[in-house]
Amino acid sequence: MVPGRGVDEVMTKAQSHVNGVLPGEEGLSGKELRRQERFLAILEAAGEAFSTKGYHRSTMEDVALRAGVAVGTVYLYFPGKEALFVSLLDHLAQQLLGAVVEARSRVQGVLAKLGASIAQAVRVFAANRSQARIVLIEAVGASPAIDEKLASIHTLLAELVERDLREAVEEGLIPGQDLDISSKALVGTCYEVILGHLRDGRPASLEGSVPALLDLVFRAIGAANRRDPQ
Amino acid sequence: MVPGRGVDEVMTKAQSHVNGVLPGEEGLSGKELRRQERFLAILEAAGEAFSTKGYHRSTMEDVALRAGVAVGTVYLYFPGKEALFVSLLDHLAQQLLGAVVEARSRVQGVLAKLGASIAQAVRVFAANRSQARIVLIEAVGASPAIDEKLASIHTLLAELVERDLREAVEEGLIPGQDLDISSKALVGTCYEVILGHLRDGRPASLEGSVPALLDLVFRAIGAANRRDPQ
Amino acid sequence: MVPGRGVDEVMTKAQSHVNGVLPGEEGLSGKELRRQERFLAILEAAGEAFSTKGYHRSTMEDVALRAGVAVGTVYLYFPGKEALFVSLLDHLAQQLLGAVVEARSRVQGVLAKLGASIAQAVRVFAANRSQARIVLIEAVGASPAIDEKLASIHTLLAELVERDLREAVEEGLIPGQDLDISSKALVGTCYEVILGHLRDGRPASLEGSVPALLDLVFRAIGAANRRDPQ
Amino acid sequence: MVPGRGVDEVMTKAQSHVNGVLPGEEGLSGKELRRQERFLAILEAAGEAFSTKGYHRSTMEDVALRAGVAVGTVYLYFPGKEALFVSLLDHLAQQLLGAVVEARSRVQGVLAKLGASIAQAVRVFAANRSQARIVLIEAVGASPAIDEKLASIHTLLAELVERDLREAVEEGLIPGQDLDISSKALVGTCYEVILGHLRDGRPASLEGSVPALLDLVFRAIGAANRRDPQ
DNA sequence: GATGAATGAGACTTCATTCAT
DNA sequence: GATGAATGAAGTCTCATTCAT
Repeated sequence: MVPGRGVDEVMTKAQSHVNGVLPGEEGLSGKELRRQERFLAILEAAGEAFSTKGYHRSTMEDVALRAGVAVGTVYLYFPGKEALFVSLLDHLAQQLLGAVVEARSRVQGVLAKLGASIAQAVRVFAANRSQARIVLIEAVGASPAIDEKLASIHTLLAELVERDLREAVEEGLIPGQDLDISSKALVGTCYEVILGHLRDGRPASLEGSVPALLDLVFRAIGAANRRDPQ
Repeated sequence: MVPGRGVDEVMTKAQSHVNGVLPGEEGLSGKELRRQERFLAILEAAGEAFSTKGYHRSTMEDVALRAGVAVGTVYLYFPGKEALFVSLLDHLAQQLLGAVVEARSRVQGVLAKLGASIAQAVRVFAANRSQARIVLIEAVGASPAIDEKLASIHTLLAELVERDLREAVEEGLIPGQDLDISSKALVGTCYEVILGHLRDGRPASLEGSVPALLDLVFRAIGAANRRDPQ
Repeated sequence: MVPGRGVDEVMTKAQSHVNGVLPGEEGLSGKELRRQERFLAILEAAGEAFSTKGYHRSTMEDVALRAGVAVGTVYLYFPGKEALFVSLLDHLAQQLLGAVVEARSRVQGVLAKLGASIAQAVRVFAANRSQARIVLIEAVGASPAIDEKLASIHTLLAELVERDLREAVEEGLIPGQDLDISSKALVGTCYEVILGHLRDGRPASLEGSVPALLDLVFRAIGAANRRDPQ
Repeated sequence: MVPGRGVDEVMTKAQSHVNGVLPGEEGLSGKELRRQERFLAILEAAGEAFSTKGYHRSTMEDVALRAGVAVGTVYLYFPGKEALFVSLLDHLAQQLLGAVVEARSRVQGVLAKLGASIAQAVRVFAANRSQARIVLIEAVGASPAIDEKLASIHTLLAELVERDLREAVEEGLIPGQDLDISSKALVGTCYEVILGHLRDGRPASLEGSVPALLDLVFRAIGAANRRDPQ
């Protein structure tokens, strides 16, 4: 049995399916390269704007100015404001998943991988408050389409956690439990901890909370001892 | 020592201080009664509108129509759209706190009270999806002022949980732990579970999840056995 | 020949015709007296409001509050905001004319009466900046009906001046001239001098300007010497 | 000594400083030219609307329709309705000053220049009743910001007159006098004469009044004989 | 007569999106 | 492809006026 395979396959798949906005980076002609750059510049500009002023209070001109392009140009890359935000969410979800996959690959054992995932997710958001704001605050309730995207990200994360948990149960590492509840609890816990961090504005404090967070999480799912989960 | 006293005092205070929008219900003259009724009608209309179409997609006309009054009338009761939403949040927070206080009064022991609080909170939202949508989705990121109000509600809830936890630790019912993290975890867990329920649309399923949710929560905080927590 | 008679007859007529808003003050029953008082209270409140915030920026509620009555009550005394302003202008014109008539009665000779009129008009406005603001600034361009009223006041004043001038010409006190121009010049001169005073905000300076103003005016109409105009 | 220099320097300065809305007309690229045209079209449309319906009764849509553009376009050129009016006043003041400067350049001697200024100012307004309405009626009391602009125009005109008068006094052409009063009297006289013209609606009559007006003005300031003022 | 809550038409302004250059 | 001027629909809020109490 290859511990952790299940999740990682899904994540890799998830990562590449997202929506084709990032068509890989090899073999680009000059033109495609320029397009790629602009695409990312606009996406980042949108990230800045949305995280600073919020989705509804940001205008397409805000985004264009930050990206150093004209308003019309934004529409050459994205069909509209809503789609731009959806793409931005995709982009951020990608980055998050990428970092998590990488973190998982460095440890062995389902529970270690789960812990690494959680720790990494928290760290990513701790390191980038704008991203956190966008995903946790600005995207929520912004529009039906955006909500849907956000829900799909939440669902994806919960499913990944659930998969790890299922594997852990199968391996006898944790007791049987309502996996749906447990996975949501883990996601929601991370959500709220990061949110608290965003609100207080205490700078690096989140990093320090990671051990306590992991302790709590492992206790919650019934893992004997997180310090030696393997 | 009177278990649970600390929290309940705070909650009652919180409840009554909120912001004076509901000046009590006894001894109202005809006019004051009419005003009270209209106030609530508009608040409920706002609840309907905001939960259905979202804050930014609802117009003051939507609210007025649902309340059966003219647009100008809404402005006789609330200074503006944002203030209307803030009042609505206050109102909903009040209701939630009231239900929780009541539920707590029916059981003995800190952990039982904590469990009753969580169960009740989840049930309130399960019974009223609109309220849940407003508080958990539509209010998030709606505007700086609304965000602030929402944050104050989150903080209040987390503090209440933290107070129970502290008491439980002091009484030796649960081991020492990072109470900040634990309280946030509990709030976030409820948040995500309710959110999942909102998204799926499975009607009464949330009720059924309460036992599993409580099991998980008590495990997370290290309570020996939730069925007999004292 | 009775110098000055012509004008004074007209003024007295003008005063009583204005528009019947002040139905005399003798023989009022208690009810009529109360009505009279409220009428004046509202008129004065309107004067305060309009001179402070301007016609368009004053609301009927502003007026009602200052008058110490309810909004609806204002409508019991005046058919609407515009009519209220028109009545206010009438009222102020009345006061001005009354003061002028009184000043004229104290001197002999057309030119002396003309000089006394001008001096008195300037003094009235100097003493009451609000009145000046209303007549010279806030009423201008406020609405077609108000404009018309204002024009009628201007015309009345110009006609009165013209009548004095005509008499002076007939009496050989001043040379023949375009009386229409001369009378307008006199009115406009007063207008601008008072306006300058309103703008600068120099308190009592206007009083001091009266002699220079009269000198200029008498020079303008060709009177030999204002100090001994007869 | 170069008679009239003082005033003309000031006027030219005043003219060019006004507020940069008309950035000169030479060397415009196609785009700048188009912008300039639109700017003027909107300004003229505003002039039409404001002079016809008054400031408060004109809507931005009125202005846009008359200019043949969309409402939003107006906001590309002016930050708001009030600023639009202020710009319009600037524009009209510019035109007036330009015409006056030109008229002054055609005669020699302070008093001749003063007379030419007055005559030209009256003629400009006589030829363009809309402009006159805007400056003399609609702008008055329209809003604090507009009032301020209007006051600055009044002050500018009075100062220019005062400068001429001072020069005339220095040259011994007129006797010493209260120059502040005299200059205001001249401005006010013109004001009222033009206003009377606006109200009667007698078409070309104003032109005919100019000689009588000048006679009066020169008499007022004590100039020996206006037909040969030098 | 007096009140003031209710009305609803209407204004200003914003901003996502389009399209001629 | 890129630009950014132009568009115009839509939203919030104000306030003169009415009318039930």
